[in-house]
Amino acid sequence: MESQGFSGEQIATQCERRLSDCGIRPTGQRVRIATLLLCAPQHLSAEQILESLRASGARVSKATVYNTLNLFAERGLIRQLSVDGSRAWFDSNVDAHYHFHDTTTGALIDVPIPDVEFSRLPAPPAGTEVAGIDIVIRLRKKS
Amino acid sequence: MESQGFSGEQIATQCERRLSDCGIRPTGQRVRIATLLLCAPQHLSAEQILESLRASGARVSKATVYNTLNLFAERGLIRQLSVDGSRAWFDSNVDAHYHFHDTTTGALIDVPIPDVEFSRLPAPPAGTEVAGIDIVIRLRKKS
DNA sequence: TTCCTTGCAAAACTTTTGCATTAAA
DNA sequence: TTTAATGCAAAAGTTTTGCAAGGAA
Repeated sequence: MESQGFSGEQIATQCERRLSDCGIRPTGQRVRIATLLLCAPQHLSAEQILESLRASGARVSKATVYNTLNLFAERGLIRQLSVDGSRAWFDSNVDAHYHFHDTTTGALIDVPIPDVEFSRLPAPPAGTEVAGIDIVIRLRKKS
Repeated sequence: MESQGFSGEQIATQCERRLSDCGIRPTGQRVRIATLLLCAPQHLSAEQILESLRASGARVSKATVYNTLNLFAERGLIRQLSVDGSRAWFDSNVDAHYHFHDTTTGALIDVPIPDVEFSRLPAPPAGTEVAGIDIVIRLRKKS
């Protein structure tokens, strides 16, 4: 769960700073959730986060996980994805990018922006402008 | 709810034939749901379909609506969309196409295939192939 | 103290399932 | 008659909410 030689404690401190920068009070639970989610680009469900935190001994409620994820998403710290109807996925990579969705395994894989190029896009309807483009490339096992 | 001068009854008959062609027994409820959904390209939720049928006097259960929509989707008669996390939308247009999603009104608008052109796409990961591409262009009110 | 956050339980919502009843072939 | 579809209620899964208790400033 660590990266580039930083200790878990140092990552937690970095996360605290990121929360503060977003105007979010860095409470214990929020820092735990942020540390889990922001340590690397990844896609997690609320349930996975809850389980992971409890497995590591933390006392967290479902309500707090959802409240926190919604707060983070609102402040642009994470992104909520709708790739299958079953549940929400929270993406710690908020840079613009697209996704592969492996329909066999359920896995989500980031597709960097430069890997997709449009030579034509429709004009938005009158009175509207484009707020963003979501692309999901569905994958199946090669036959 | 009618189009091109066809009566409701004629449309229902056409729908019956389409169901039979897909190997689906054209029961009363199924024909009603198909008639509602297939009379024009549109995006409806299960709840909207249930309400609409009941408003027109039909006796239908929630279970049947869901079972029927899942059956139709499985047989390729309609397509299930995941555009917001809140619920599933059922699209009666099964030809390949993309979507505008108006985040202000919640409306879904079809984007025909020729309106989008790629000059670059990522190669699918080894062992997989592309099963389909979903694009949602999010719209907001022009500022 | 005052305000915000948390946990718990319950509620709200969407979707699925079990089972007795009904309709279709 | 035989099989499959329907309705109802209940269950299951995800997400939200109300409220009392706890923590931060």
